[in-house]
Amino acid sequence: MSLTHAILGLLTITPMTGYELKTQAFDNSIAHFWQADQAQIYRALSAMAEQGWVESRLEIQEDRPNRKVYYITEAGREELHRWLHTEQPLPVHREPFLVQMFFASELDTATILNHIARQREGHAARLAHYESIEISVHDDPEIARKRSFWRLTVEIGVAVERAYLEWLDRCEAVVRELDQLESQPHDQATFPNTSATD
Amino acid sequence: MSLTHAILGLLTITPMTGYELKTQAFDNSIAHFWQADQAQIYRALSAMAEQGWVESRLEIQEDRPNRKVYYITEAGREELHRWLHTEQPLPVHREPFLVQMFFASELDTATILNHIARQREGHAARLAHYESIEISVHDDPEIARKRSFWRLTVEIGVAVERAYLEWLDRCEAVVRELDQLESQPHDQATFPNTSATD
DNA sequence: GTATTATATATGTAAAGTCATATATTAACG
DNA sequence: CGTTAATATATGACTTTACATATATAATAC
Repeated sequence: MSLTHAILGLLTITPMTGYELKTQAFDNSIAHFWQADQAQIYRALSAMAEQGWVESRLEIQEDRPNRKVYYITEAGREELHRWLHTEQPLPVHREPFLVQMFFASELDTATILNHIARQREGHAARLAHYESIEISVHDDPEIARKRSFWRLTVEIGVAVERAYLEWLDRCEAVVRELDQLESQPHDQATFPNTSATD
Repeated sequence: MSLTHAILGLLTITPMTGYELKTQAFDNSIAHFWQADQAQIYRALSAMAEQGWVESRLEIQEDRPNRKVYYITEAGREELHRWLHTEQPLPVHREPFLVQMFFASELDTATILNHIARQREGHAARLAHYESIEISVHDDPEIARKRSFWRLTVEIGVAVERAYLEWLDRCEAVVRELDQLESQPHDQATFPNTSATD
């Protein structure tokens, strides 16, 4: 399971609590390629501790709730490396909005344009977020190497979001064009069409 | 649930069996934005029949196993339209390979390059598949309208795959560059760097 | 002749992900 | 002064997805 291995990887950077994994790592650093909810993270940590891949130390705090800081173990590092060497399948893609677009002929123009506008907002926000991530260069070649890979993962996020924004613009244009065609008399479409196959 | 609504939509095109939904619709027409396995489709159809959104008629065949053809009902159409009007969240993205890239500093160059090459093959195959989908124009304006939307869903698939291929090329270049830097003496990286923030 | 592929439906089970809620304390907001 | 947000962990219940397997027949491949 990649969630487990994402956590193992994150704990190689620094020991963390479940809360920090959620708020700092999953919701920020790696949100563009792996999302996990809080319940999942805590349960994964428990399972990983049972496996011996992580260990936790309870840090007592007076003013705030106690922290359970998780550390990766040697067995955890081994498992991470084993997994990093395995070949991973392409991501499965399930996008409800594309289901809607596929059947959008059932909808009126205004509704479709509204859906497109909402998606546009979401993708624009994602793009802005990815573009705001600045991964500075570093003198230490090991740290620099690490950051090169981090930067690459952000770059694909940016590229995909840009592709979506361009495509959504095109969607809008196509929908407006279809709308105009409909308001014209239908018999305008009867000129011969040689490229039609059926 | 979008799977249910994808099926409802597909059944508006033509009545189908679970087998046809799987082999023709999910594995071909809409594979680039919604994947479902056979077990899921059959169980969804059962649930939808109980809901009254679809009805089935058993077609007896002598030479082949009997077919259970599903038809969308009026209630199913209503549910489809209700759902088509709802706003859908952006797709969640979980990509195991990007987890590997994020932690790829733990891997040797050869392994990373191999992973990149495998992903490249997969994305190239997807792109080739999407580009092979030809949605011809049509005289009937209603059919033409439908196909415009189908075409749009293919276009985003093509755009995303192209973005991935470009990015994978860039990944390869970056990895090779890092590899060359490592084989050089480390003290070459000690010249002052004013853009580093930490 | 035997094995595999295609057609066709179905269930058992497990893994993964989502949603709601519980607990407990402090800080900030209006 | 009361409510909300932030910090911090945890569980119950459910939905969704994945994987394996069972059944049955015909056609095709080797």
